[in-house]
Amino acid sequence: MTKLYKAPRGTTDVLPDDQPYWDRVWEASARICGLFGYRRIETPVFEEASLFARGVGEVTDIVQKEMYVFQDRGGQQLALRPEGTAPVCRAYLEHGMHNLPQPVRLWYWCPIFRYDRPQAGRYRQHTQLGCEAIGEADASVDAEVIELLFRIYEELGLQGLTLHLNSIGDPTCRPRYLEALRGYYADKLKRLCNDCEARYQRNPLRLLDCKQDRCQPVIAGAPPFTDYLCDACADHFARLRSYLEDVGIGYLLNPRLVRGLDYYTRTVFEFQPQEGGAQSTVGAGGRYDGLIEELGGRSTPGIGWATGIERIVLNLKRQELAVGEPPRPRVFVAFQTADARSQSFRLASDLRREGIAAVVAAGERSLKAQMRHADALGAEYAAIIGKRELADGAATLRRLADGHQEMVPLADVAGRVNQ
RNA sequence: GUGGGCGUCGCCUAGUGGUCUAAGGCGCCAGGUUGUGGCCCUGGAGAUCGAGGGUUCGAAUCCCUCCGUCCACCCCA
Repeated sequence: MTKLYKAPRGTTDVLPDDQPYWDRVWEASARICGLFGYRRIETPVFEEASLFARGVGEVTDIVQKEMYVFQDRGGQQLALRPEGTAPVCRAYLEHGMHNLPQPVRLWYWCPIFRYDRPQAGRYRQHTQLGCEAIGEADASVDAEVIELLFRIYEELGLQGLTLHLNSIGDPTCRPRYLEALRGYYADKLKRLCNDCEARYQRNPLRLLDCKQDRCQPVIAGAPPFTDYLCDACADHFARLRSYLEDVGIGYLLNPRLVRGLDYYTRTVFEFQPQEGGAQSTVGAGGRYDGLIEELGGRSTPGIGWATGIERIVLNLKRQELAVGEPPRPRVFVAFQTADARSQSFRLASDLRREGIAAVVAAGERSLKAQMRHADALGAEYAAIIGKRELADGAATLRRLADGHQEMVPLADVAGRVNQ
């Protein structure tokens, strides 16, 4: 016996029983994105690898250890999309979208690939819904995209999400802050965990969200970025908060919120559920005013977010939120003898053409077995064709809920079902 | 990539060195007479106990390696 294949590590099958959850998230997303004037874009599953190295940042974990990189037969270095923003910005540039009214409002729903260690709610192939508003720096756009994501969660009925908000400045003020942060940490290095010693050199912002107990007291005393923002960034942040208050969206100022992608400037935010472990951030995003330029375009501001569909579905299930009923046939067509077979096959076909979901018995099974099957599928009616029906050009239509049944001419079955 | 928990039929679970050529429930399939479901009854298929190696007279049960999964990190949605 040969080995059974399994889905590769970190990948998952979305089975029919799960589809109602996915349908619901898709429906809410598409509708509300449309409501906010966002239009859907699809980009390829793979891109030139260097797009991500340039866009996301050469030294980020995503690029250094999580990208699926491969060479195609023509020798090109390609990468399976590890995040959604850089490709959308590439498309913005490639298709001259700066000629459209700004900002350009886009949303997407696509698979994302990261070679990570899998956990619940974390997959090597997962699906992200995201939006990008490109071409306008005003804080109202920051508030708009946050509200958009908030409304999607609200529509889905997700409870207990907290919006964490922070500003990590821009090239004017960030160096000043990093200097202050390094200064603060300089005499505390021996109290830190090993990771943080490395962070101090490489990526001091990351010192702020270390999870180690021993680092917490040091973090607690660290200067908050908001005290070091330049006037323009401080003003932007204040206006964003004011807009959020205008539309009734509560938030938690979290001076320790930093993001792992290099392109973020000013606004960063995350939606975190109350429970569900440390890997549970369900949606996150921020402003990336330098990204388009980094990718070779003119200086163009942008902001966006991404949210993990698998994590949303996980939370929907955790909250036992009801989703739509799974689809079931209205009519199950059963037959008694082999000579009634083609008649029942035709009846099922006719019913479907009338828009009635119909399934016909397959194989050689007793009528009893067929009826069991009809019940198991949750059909509303069983249409039975036996000798008598065959002779009369009719079918016995049985309502499964109460067992009421009568013989109906074949031509009238659809009408009777729809009554 | 690091550390830890777990891994028995499709699903849930019993069994922790011999009575296990592995038990039960759900689900699946078939019957309960002669054209019919749901309840009930009966029967059946389905697991070499994640894989490989070792210890032992003997292993699902102990050890090692690998794989998978879950948790905490790294990092991220």
